[in-house]
Amino acid sequence: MSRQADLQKIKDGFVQTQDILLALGDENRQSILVSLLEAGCDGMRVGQLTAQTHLSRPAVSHHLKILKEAQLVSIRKDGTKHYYAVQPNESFGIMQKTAAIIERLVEENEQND
Amino acid sequence: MSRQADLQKIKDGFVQTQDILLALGDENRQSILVSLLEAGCDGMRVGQLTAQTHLSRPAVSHHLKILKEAQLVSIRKDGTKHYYAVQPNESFGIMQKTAAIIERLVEENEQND
DNA sequence: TTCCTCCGTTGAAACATTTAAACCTTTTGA
DNA sequence: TCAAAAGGTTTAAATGTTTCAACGGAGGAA
Repeated sequence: MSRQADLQKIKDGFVQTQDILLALGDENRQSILVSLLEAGCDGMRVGQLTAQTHLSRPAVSHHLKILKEAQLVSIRKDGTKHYYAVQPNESFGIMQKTAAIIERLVEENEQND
Repeated sequence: MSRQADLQKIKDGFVQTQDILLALGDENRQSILVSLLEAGCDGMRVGQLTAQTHLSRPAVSHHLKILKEAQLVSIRKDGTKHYYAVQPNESFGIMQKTAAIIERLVEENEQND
């Protein structure tokens, strides 16, 4: 792959992963995501997450909204109960590829010194 | 690898990559990084970056500081001239592995439904 | 219906980030 | 030595983010 094509892939990758980079750059949202991964496909409710983290209910709700907008979590509603779970998201794959290209490009830069 | 070990790896990965997730979650810093990758090992100066982005010089300087603190860029000084370049950073590798584990875990969750 | 539970939303306050103008430091070269 | 050039730093304003308290709405149970 040409250097120019690599750079374009990185640019595209950045655009496509910006939401999840932003969402995952926050410690509270990382904690919530780990809790949700532990819970598995059944998901967790806001009240449970409030108990596990040191956050208030509205704060948990706020962070879940951001994770939801980044399409990292999904909701399943059962009556008044809302179960949140981690959602498959192709951005994780793009993130891996983008990081790999950057890694390779930086190494190539170093060698061509 | 056990599920428990996977979760621990994700937690550790999050802690180790938080700085770069935060740094890369910003559009301006993404632009700067791409410009620096284009420039290669020679690096670029603040003035050149100011011309390429739509940012002011202090703003570029500010974002470079954040990228520097995340150990994504390095400086080489030649007189009063400061050349910034992208630096090899093992966090990219950790980011890839963490994303891969999350991907796999989410898929496993879906299947065990 | 009436009460209760579970959550989302709104509004305001606290806090953090981003930006630009003005200033300061260091180096270069006349 | 003096002026110019390069770029970092400080300050203050604007903006964005995060948080909590209070409210509201929807569903379930009696």
